[in-house]
Amino acid sequence: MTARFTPRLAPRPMDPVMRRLRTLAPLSEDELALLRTMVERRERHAPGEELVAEGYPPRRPRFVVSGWACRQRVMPDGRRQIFGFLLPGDGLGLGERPGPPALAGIVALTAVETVDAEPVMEAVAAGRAPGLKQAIEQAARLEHALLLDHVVRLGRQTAYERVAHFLLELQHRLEIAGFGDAQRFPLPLTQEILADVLGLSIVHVNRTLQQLRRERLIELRSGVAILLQPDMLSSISDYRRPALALRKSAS
Amino acid sequence: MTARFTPRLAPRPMDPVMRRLRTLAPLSEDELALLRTMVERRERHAPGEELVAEGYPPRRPRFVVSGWACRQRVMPDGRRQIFGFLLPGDGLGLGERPGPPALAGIVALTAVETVDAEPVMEAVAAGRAPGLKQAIEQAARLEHALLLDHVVRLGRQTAYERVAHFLLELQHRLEIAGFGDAQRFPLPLTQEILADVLGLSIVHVNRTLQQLRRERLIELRSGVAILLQPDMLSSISDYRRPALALRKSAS
DNA sequence: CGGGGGTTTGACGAACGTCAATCGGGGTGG
DNA sequence: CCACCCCGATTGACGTTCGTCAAACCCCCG
Repeated sequence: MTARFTPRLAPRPMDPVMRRLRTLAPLSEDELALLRTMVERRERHAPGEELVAEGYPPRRPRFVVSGWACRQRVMPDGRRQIFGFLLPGDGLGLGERPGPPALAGIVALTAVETVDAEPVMEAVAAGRAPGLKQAIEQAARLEHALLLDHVVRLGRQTAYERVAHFLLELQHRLEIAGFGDAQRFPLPLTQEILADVLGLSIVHVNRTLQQLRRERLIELRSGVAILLQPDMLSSISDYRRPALALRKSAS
Repeated sequence: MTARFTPRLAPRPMDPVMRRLRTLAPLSEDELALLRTMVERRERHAPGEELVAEGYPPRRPRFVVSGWACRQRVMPDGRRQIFGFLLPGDGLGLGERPGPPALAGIVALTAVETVDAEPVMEAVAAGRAPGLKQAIEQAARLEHALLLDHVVRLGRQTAYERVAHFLLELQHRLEIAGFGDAQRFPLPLTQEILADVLGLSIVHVNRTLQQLRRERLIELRSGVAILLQPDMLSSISDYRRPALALRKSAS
């Protein structure tokens, strides 16, 4: 919305994708060039729009280039559980090729832009993009690691620990995608959404956030989170970066 | 321990594996024969033994042929979260081939017997076992579905609902593997283990089980669970069989 | 006859949810 | 430019679920 006369100053749309994939595996110049071309087939999604409906075969594979989405399931009585977030740079539907019915819905939480990832998947399938192949495998592995962390949070951590742990996870992922720094990052979520990720009520999320603020561990202002004492938060919540979990897999 | 003079009456060790894989994909006679040969390289694990240590590259791929194990993580202060169970017929380490560090430990809960699954993985890799390839893909998919169910249980269900939901899941999985029937199945778990799966305290698991018994929904006696009113349990816990989640994937 | 692991029970407290009211800020139509 | 409005954040009061501590119990085995 500010880039009308400054296209060069606007962050290039594929940057988050490239940044993220490069942390997962080394990419060749050709592979980076391929990623840059994908900026073409872009698609816009309004907040609340369902990118993938639970129980239906997913759309073609895509990358999120801006905005936030989530994987979720809604119970018949309206209770909702969010499994995790899709941030800029993340892929969706990259796993299974033709696509069996989705196990969870994917919903845009903010305005979201995605690009078609089909060219990448073709190049990978044709053996023309070994770096991308490895990066996508690593991404799948990382997603699984995040899901396991989530289970521990929900099953064995208090509200206080859950919030701290979750904020650290977001900070880490967003920094990789090129948003924010070691302490500060965008957080465009309502407390209702936080509640549905963390398995808490809205009111209790609110109170827990207040406690963290009162103790000068975090600050929250208009969509921006600041971790005032990241290491304190880590020790409170037993947070560890998933980086160590990565390793070369099959060549 | 009873089969000393009646080897033919003892259940054949590979039965659970074959039963389960056949519900995931049609298998050829050759594939079934291959599975039967694996009965050779069997391995025994005592209760408490760590089949895979968290953070270390996993052993070679295996199938569980008898006994129960679990995937788990232990926090530094001793809190434990169990991610799910490995029942007879289930595989472990079938996904990634050389094997990056395991994201969770795998521990035997009872005496466990496993067989080496390497021959199967070789046949699959060589393109000689399309049915097994598909079955193993489906197994991975099913494991993911179970993990998502688990997240919903922990994040959005009450203790009462969690226990009901979990018992139904076990009944279903065990019946597929050839144990128990539509109402009755072996349950060789202490309440401490149940607590660590369900994200509850031992005491509260106990009270919840009592409530279910008092209401004549279940019975528990010496390692056997009986679901007296399975459909009541389903409606209480919003349980749905994951069967529908399955579909043909890439050919 | 003891022991030991697992189960059950009671009493109590802390964590978390629910209900309902209020507050606050940004957007929008006049 | 301003008043209004609406969604989300905040707060208080209260109830429930669930955890903790500690003791008793039970059963199988040695």
